[in-house]
Amino acid sequence: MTIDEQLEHLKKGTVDVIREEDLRKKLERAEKTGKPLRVKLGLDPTAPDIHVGHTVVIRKLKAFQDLGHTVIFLIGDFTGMIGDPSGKNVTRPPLSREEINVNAETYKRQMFKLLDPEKTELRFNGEWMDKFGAADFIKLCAKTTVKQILERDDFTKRLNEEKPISLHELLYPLVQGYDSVALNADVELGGTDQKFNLLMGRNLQREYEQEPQVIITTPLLEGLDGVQKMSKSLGNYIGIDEAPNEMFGKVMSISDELMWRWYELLTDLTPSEISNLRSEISDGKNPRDTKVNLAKSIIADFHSLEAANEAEEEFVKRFVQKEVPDEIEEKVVAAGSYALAQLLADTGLAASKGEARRLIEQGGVKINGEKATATNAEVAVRGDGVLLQVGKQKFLKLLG
RNA sequence: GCAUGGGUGGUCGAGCGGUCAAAGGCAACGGGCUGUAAACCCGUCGGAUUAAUUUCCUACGUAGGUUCAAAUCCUACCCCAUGCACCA
Repeated sequence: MTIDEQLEHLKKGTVDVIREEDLRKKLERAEKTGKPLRVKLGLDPTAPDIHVGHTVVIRKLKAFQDLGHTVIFLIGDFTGMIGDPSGKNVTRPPLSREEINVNAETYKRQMFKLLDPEKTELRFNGEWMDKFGAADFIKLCAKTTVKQILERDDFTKRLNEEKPISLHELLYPLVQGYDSVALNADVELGGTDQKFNLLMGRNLQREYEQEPQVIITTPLLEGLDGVQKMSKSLGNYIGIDEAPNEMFGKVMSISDELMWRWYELLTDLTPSEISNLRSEISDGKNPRDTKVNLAKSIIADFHSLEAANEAEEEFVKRFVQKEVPDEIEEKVVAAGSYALAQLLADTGLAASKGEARRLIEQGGVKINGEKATATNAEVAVRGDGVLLQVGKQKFLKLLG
């Protein structure tokens, strides 16, 4: 690839590249000297489960890796004690060393579904921050001003709204920025919400007489609801450890509009390939099939192509042809007659008897495929078993 | 420490002596429509109990108290936020 092509490729799907000229220079130099760029991505160890939204930026990291650059995956074990003050949260319980280690392992495993472990440098900022003395810290603080830190949008906002800001929160950008100094980073990636922190790294590098890093931000992926960013706390996410069938179902449930966004950010299709897909649909193709391909592509990334195909088959059987799933959880109980509501509550299909009754009243319960009609129905469990179904997706087989 | 405001169900947020299991939003769940789309529509949404919205229990920071009756009033305590503590 020529430098121009590389730039184009790296820019795809990003929001900011600051500055593009610097990136070009760095790429040119790397090519000339054969010395790869050091590309950093930092992650907070407080939320160890990576979801599909995080992979947008990880894919970008991979793009650098594929071009032969050194990818540095930084786990902010030290910064984790602060917790990025991303908005509302006030206190975060500090993580213990063990928890951080466990989370780091989880991260590693998940990240390496996408990245090549051989070519990835895994670092912790505790490596240098733990040795940082109070004097060093004060020197670091001296590199910026209160005004500069308060420029950060969410600080300004909270200040205006008279919401509390703890002093240590103000230090977060500083420490993150210093990581770039410690690692001598050429490029740092992050979501758009990280822009301020990334820029701080640039400034600090200058202060410590390093060549400032280029920063690249990627959009925050909208979650399943299509409105809010994907996040664990909102529950609108797909975890990359999830089973293929679940991933498939979740992808299929997103809106058609959102599908395009996901195509853009979660696949390697070029913009023109995507617009071809769009025109196929205007010509009458069922968008569902296009969505199926998206689902398969995502599953193939995190599992395998076979898994993707199996998930599709299962999906077709279960929802298009409305068959009962192949594998159903089974439970053995004593043969006999049971009150349906009690049974649902006991087996966990309903949270309580009250809920079980409601479900029955609303027509959400089936016994051997027959809709249950009476809240006080009795179910006979014998050797050959009874199939209980609640809603569209919950099945349980009871064996006598 | 002082002053002021505040702590309500999964969450946000109303209520400020009875009609409060507590408005409304969101989330969740069931049904309908469909492409398991999304959007939309209908319904449910503390637990147990009943033929029944029948009755009972638990819940509005914690502990007591006043009252026939308290999320609502009083007292103490805990927690949170904001402001003040400057001219010495």
